[in-house]
Amino acid sequence: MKTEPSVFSLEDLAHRSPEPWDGIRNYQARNFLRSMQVGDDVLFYHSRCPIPGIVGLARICAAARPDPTQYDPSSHYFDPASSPQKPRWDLVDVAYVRSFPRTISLDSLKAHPAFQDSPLIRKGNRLSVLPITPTQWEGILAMADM
DNA sequence: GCCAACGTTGGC
DNA sequence: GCCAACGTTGGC
Repeated sequence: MKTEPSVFSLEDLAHRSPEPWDGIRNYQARNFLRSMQVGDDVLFYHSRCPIPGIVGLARICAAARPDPTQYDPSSHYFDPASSPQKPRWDLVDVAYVRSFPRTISLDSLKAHPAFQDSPLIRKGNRLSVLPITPTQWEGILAMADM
C-alpha cells in the first residue's frame, strides 16, 4: 500500500492504529482491497518523498467495507455517483506492525530480479494498492535485514 | 514545481 | 465506441 508520508506516514500509523484506509478511488486498487483478508501483512510504501520506497509492515485488521467518505459532500473523497444503496468504493482497516531498520528504496527494487514484472517499479504506475508475490516477499525481508 | 503517464469523463 | 480533454499520481 502506498502513501505520501507528508499526508500520512508509517510513523503516523504507529501513533494512530488501526486506521481506516479511505480515499481509494481507482477500480483496480479497490478490487485488490476487496481481496484482502484479516491478518494479511502489508508492505508500506512511501511515495513523493526524498527516498521513495518500502519503509515497513502493516496488517489488515478489518476486511473491505464501504468507505463512508464517498457519501460525504464535505469530504475530499466525495463521489456524487455513489450512494449507501449502491456503494462504489471500499476501505480496509490497517494496523501498524513495524518499521524496517532502513528504507528499501525504489532504486533497490528496480535492481531486484523479483520486481522486474511488478507495476510497482513501472514508470507512470498509479496503483496505490497492489499484490506482492511470495518471491517478492522473500526478497523484501532479506533486503530489510529481517 | 515540473511533467510524463495514466484513468476517467463526456461529446459526438 | 472513439478519442480529446481533463484530473491525478508520483518520480525527479
